[in-house]
Amino acid sequence: MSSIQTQLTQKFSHALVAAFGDEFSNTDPLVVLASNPKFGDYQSNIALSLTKPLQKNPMKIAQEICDRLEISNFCESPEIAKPGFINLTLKPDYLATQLATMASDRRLGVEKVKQPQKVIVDFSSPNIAKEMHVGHLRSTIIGDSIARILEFRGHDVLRLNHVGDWGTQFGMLIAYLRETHPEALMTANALDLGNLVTLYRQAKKQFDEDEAFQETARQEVVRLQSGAEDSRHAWQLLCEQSRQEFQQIYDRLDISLQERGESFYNPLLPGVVEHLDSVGLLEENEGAKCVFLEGFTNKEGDRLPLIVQKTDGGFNYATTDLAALQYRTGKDEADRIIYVTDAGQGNHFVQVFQVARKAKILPENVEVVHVPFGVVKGKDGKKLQTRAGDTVRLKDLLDEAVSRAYQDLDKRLQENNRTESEPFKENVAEIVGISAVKYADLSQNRTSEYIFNYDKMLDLKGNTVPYLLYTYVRTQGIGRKEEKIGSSALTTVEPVSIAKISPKYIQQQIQDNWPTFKPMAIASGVLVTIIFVIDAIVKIHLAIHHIPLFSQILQFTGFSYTLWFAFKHLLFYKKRQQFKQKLEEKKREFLGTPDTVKILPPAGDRAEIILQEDSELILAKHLLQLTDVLAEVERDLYPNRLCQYLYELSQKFNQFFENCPVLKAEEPVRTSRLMLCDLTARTLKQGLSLLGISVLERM
RNA sequence: GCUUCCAUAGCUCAAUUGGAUAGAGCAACCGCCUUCUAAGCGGUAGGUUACAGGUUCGAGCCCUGUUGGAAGCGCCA
Repeated sequence: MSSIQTQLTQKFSHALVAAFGDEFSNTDPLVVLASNPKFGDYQSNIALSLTKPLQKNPMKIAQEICDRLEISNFCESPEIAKPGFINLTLKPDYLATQLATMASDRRLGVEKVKQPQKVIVDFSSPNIAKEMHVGHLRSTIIGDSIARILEFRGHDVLRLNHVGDWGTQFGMLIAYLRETHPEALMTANALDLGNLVTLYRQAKKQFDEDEAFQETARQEVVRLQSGAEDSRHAWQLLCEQSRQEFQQIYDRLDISLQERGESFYNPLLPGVVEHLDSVGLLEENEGAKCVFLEGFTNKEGDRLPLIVQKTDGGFNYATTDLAALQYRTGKDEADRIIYVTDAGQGNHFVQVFQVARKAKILPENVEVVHVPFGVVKGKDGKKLQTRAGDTVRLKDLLDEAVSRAYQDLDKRLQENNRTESEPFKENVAEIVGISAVKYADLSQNRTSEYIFNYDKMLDLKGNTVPYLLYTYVRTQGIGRKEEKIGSSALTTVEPVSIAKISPKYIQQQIQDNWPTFKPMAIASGVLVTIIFVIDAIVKIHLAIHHIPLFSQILQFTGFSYTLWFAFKHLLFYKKRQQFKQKLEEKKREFLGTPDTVKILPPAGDRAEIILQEDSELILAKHLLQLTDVLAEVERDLYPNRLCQYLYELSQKFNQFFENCPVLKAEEPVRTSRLMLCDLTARTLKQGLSLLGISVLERM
């Protein structure tokens, strides 16, 4: 199902070419949503921008385009406004058919991309031996959402956790533990992570103050990097312990990630430096090996270096990033690499990408993107921290959100004289709390700094998760009531009757479940082979034909067998039924049981969607924009656009809900409205799941 | 000193490759519950888009400068 905007753009392209020639075949017709509802639904601004190249009056250009525009199937006749805008209004009939198509598709009309890319999303990246804190919040949440959206669009996404598990701080920590807590280096989980963090601080303090200890720490790094057995073992213990701790947070946030820390690239570092040398980029400066950068200068105007190997032979994180790029473009065969880190690292990435391009580590056809985000600040506008001035632990932050959500819910239940079970309340609070933190983050333009405020994110009004969840609950409320009444047009509809499966449906299924169908493809191959074999046998048979009587005997045998088979298996009604049933079972086994989501039957059998009231039309038009919004987020990586879409969808649904009674309406409007509710619910659920947020049936 | 990012209503934020009258929510004020969860809906008010120029049919968005804020800048990551 191609989006309305795409279809209009194509029609405009054709009209442009028809009016002004082939050289305009690549000109974007600038079809966008209307800036104001009074102008219609969509508008094209192309006439204005062609004024100069065509040396014509924009009104005239617009007229010439409109004369050649073939959109009468889905639009009212276009209107040309003052300076040269072309305004379009969609026909309600067309909206209804589009909605029906969307409703019959379990992907809600969102097609998978035609050319899937291998995409790496590098996000979260906490440090071993430290706890996850607010600093990791945005990367983790934004990165996960971006990954989910790209996956949904059909890309092959590799989610990488570039954890800080290597470098001087480990020498320091291990050296310190050797002196103070040797048992922690021998046995697993001898210390909990909280203690580890304290010890890390103490180690750092000693490192800064005590020169002798600095030397010990450095030697420890050398031991570790050269692979000394005991150091390595200690390091592994520390990593494992942190890993368990991180996993608790990831589980709670429902985030999956593949760990590939800095240490992973360690063996590749010398090779990177050699490579830089071999392509002539490497220069030695004051004992350090550097690559000089373009566009970066110091006070005196000299070019700045990117240091890839320190005087003491150690490597920098820039080197690790270069090695990672090399591995990701080489071994992982990535087409697009996305780094979700704070905006402060912008310069670093520009530098690394520049060097990587020059050194051909990064081929032309691979896109690298830094997805920056602003810092999390407290209400006071300063960096978020505890009263004591420490960084806020992620765990505490989530606990606080959930606990506030719980209190809020409890208070509301009392006010409304509702009684709910404890597990119900806990579940609602957990989902609302965690989702609120996620949504508050995702709904802001990530480039700006972000003021963290529990009250705002848990507010029931405005662009917040409780508002969206409540809207979903409303859709489900209608559904529940409907089931009680028991005459639902929706619930009585067979969830995709197997008998009615269309070729298109099957094609879609195959696309969606390729791994499942792979054996099928292999089977087809085998079948083709068998046919060839049979062909050969037939040829042999023909040859046999020349032998007297032999062929007659064969024919007779075959004919008798066919008769017997038909008699036994096909002629009797009962047998036929059983056969059909078995076939049905096989089909079901093969295609899987239909989704639990109420899926409407394919075109032809479905109830009609009727759009009469303003709020129905507004809701319908908004529902149909899902594809465009997702395509936009896929391209620009701004999840707040999706949030905005879902928020507006909720607003429009709530307006519809106020203005249009659903269950009390007469048929066929009643069914039509039920279908709008169902579609809204599914769109909200899908949209939220792409933000890493799950819905609630009741709250 | 240099580089990058940011500056929109009292507050928190939107504004789709430059498009028509810059939109929401909060806070304030005024309405709407015998009716599918009022955790909702409607309305009023609130703006020289930090400032000054420029580019063009057209600028919150692009360019230059100024002011204010944040981050980074040779051997930490």
